[in-house]
This record gives sequence, structure tokens and C-alpha cells, in this order.
Amino acid sequence: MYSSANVSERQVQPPSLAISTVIFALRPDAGSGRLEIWLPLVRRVRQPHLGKWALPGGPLGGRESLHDAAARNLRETTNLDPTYLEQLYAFGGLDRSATQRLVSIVYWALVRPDQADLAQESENVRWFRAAEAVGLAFDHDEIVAYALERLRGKIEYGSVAYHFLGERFTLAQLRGVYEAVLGRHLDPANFRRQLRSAKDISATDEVLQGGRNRPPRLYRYTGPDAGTPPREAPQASGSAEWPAPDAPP
Amino acid sequence: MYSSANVSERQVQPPSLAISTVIFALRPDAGSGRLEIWLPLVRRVRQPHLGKWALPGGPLGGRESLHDAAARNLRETTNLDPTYLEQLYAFGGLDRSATQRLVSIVYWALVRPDQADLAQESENVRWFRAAEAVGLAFDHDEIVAYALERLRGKIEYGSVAYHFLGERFTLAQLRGVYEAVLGRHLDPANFRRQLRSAKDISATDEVLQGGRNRPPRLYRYTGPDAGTPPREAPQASGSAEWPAPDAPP
DNA sequence: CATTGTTAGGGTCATGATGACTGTAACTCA
DNA sequence: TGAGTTACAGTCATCATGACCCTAACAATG
Repeated sequence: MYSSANVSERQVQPPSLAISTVIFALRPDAGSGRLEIWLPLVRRVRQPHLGKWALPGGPLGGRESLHDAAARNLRETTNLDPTYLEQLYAFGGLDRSATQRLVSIVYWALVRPDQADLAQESENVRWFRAAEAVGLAFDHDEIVAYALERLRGKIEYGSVAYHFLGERFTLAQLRGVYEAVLGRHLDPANFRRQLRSAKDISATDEVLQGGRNRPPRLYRYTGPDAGTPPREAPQASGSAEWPAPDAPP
Repeated sequence: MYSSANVSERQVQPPSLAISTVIFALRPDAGSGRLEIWLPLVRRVRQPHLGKWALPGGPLGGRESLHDAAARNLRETTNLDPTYLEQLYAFGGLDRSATQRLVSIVYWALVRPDQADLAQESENVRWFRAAEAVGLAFDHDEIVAYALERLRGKIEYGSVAYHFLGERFTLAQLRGVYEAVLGRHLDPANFRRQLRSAKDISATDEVLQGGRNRPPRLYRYTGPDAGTPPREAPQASGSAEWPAPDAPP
């Protein structure tokens, strides 16, 4: 599995370049109804790590940008378009793959739950709870952990949470997203107060009927890239509203 | 990993993979004495963008990790080791280079001023003020702007500022670093109060003599990676090898 | 129809971080 | 000896935050 031929090949051949994607969606737990983080994985159908689960990915095409490659990758796996797509990190350690020198540029994406339900599952594509996505191929355990860390970091000041939801949502739904990602309970009253001062979220004149309690008001996200496709690269996040974009540790 | 890939369709021409580095150092302005951000650039000695200034960079060697490649790159340019080195972003747009498809994984680094003074300058390597680093080759203008944005974002909550300074420093020096990076004046009293609550900075029992005012106390950074080389990103690092040809960008 | 349970949505209070500002100590230089 | 400058400590108002309480509005149950 680790022949000397492979080692000598590495000195000559340039490193292979691949794109992988960590795709997050939220699904309510059947019992408690609380939201949980899920992600799709694909089963390896060749060596190395044959049979193990891995992040969806593939080589970078010659006529597509990194962002487009990640989007295509995501479409081929879940058959759906993401509401958020951003570069995570470029992994290029020497020991990532035993058979070849591989550099993976990893993206992370958010999809809505209703879309995640429609996503195709098959023998080799299955959704897992993020907490149960361990024992993956290559270094994908660490990549998933790092993507979760980025997600948690970005939800606190960015506009990431809205991309888990549809166009209109209640504050309780939005709070459920925060609680699922941050993993802790949030006070409903304080949460409401904070989001009233956030100016890229506005209340509609509609309420959500059909519940068995007082009908909650529906809100809408009016900030940048509301319903538009996610933007490419690192243009200045401009507004000094909140701290700053984050980065690998 | 390439379960859903249509391989034959994509093997037209694999994109080239390069490593570039944005190297920051602070130098006092001759007149005012205020610190300013500088970075070294290299002149292009071949097409495209012949004669223009560009970020130091080169192809990724087959036996070095991304981090090691950036460190080697930096050593070859400034002849010095950085006190901080972190991945910035992977740039892979289709129109980055007119002659070839090029994917650049860019790192950013900090070096100390005394080291920056020792750095080698030559006909094709010169230091520029960050504000004057415009009109660069390829998309390096945007890369520098993004690196500056990252630097500003990281200095507010991270331990980045200390890497611009030596082991012992006064609070005024540290405040000068913050003012240079953030581009605004900071109140000395409030700055002192904030850094007393930051627990990875501790006062020594020494003061800095020789100034023409009251001698300020010297402090020391005691947080993670204090004097050690910067650690690799979210994964384990491998060992590096030395030689590698130099080629832009 | 009244009661009960549950959530929506409004408020209070103490605390801690922050920015603006004042005052005193310690040193050099003219 | 005094002027000028910086180090360093402290005060005050403001604001964001967490913890907590209260009322409104619905559905389900009796």
C-alpha cells in the first residue's frame, strides 16, 4: 500500500489538486424537535480508504474557478444549489494520502432543510449527523471539525444563520438555528432584543398561523446576498458592523 | 474521493499550483516616527507582467507542505524567518493569468522590524509601503488588500500584534503597532487598561532606560507560540526539504 | 364557556466593557 | 529650576449583555 515507487513518483509529479466541500444542513430531531447539524458524505469506491465515508469532492476542472468547482461538486452530490458557499481552507500536508501527493481546497456550504430533504441519497451518498461523522477517510475528520468551528465562529457576527432558513422565518426558528450551531440554550427575550437592533432583519406584517400557541410574527432577512447566489472570493467585507472575518487558528 | 467525477472530461490540462506570501513588517516613518506597514515585492523577470512588481512566490515543491513552502518562499525573499505565518486564501479565478491556468495558495507573514532591516534588498527585491503597493502583477493588488484586511481583523482579538515586536516591549510600542495597523489613534489610558485584563501579557520588573521621558515598564507576551515558530494550520505538519527552483509568481 | 399550558413579545435590573476625560508621578532637557 | 513630555492611575457616562419577570394570545382540555 505504500511502495517506494510511489515515493519516488512524488518527487517528480506535481501535487494533485482537488476540491472538496463540507455541506451543512439542519434537520429537526424526531423526538425533541430540536435542530441538529447534518452533512452528506460519499462512500469511497476505490483505494485508498475504500469503503470509508468521505467528503464529496473531485479534481479541479481546467475551465472552472474554485468557487464554481465547489458549486458543481455540491450539485453533483446533493442535486441542489447551496444558499451559502465559502472557501474554508487549503489542506496540503504531505501525509494526507498514502498513494499520491494531494492538495485539497475545501469549501463549506449551507443548504436549507427543505432542500436537504429533497437531496438524493443512494448507496454511496448518505447524510450523517455532524457529531457522528467520525472515522472518515483521509484527514476529513479534522476538516469537518474545522468547518464546524468556522460555522460557529461565523454565525455570531455574520449573516450565516439566515442561509439555513427560507425567506420568511420566525424568531424562534432563527433562535433554533443559533442554538443548534452554538450548542447552547439562548434566552428568547435577549435573543429578540439583539435581533431588533440588527438592521438587516426586518419584520413583515404576517404571522405564522397553524401553531398551537400565539402566532409568531414572520421576519425577513434584508442584508447583503439575501436571495442571491453566494459571492465568490474575498472581497472586502466592508462594513465595520462587527469584528472581522475570521481565519484558521 | 472522486466517486461522482467524470474523469475523462476534465483531464484537459491540470491547473498549475503556486504558493505566494504577503510579508508584513513595520517601520517607523523618518519624520513622524509613527509606524507604517511595509512589505517586500519582487520584480517579474519574465512574461507575463514582465517588469512589474509582484508578491514573492513560486511553485509548490513535491515534498514540502503548503506551510513549509511558504516559509521557504519567505526565507528566499527576505533571508529571514517570520514570527508569524498563516494561510490567507486560495485564489483560483480563471482570468488570473493570461498565459496559464494558475491556482495560488497565498500565505501571510509577520516579521520583526529589526529583522526587516537585515532583509536583503536587490535589484529585483524591494520593500514598499503597503499603501504604495499598487499596480502589481496579476491580481496581487486584491491579494494585498485582502491580507491587510485580515491583518486588521486579526489584531483586534488575536495574538498577532506581538509578533511585530521583540520579546520585551513597552505598552507604547505595542500601541504603536495597533495604531499603525488599525490606522487610527488609540487612547493610551484605555489601551493600558485593556491590556492589563488580557492575561497573556505580563509585566516584567524592568524598565526601558534611555528615553527622554519617564522610563516605561517592559512587558512580555506569555501566550501561545510566544517565541516558538508558528504552527501549521488545522492539521499536523510534515517535515520539509530544502531545494526548489524559483519561479514566479 | 372557562381553565390551563405554552409560546410571543414587552419590560426591568445588575454587571461589565468601553470611550472620553482628569490628575499625578517620573524623567530629560534647556 | 522650570518646562515639556510621557507613564500610569482613576473617574464618569454610556452601552451591550445576561438573568429575570410580566402580560398577551393562541390551542387544547375540561
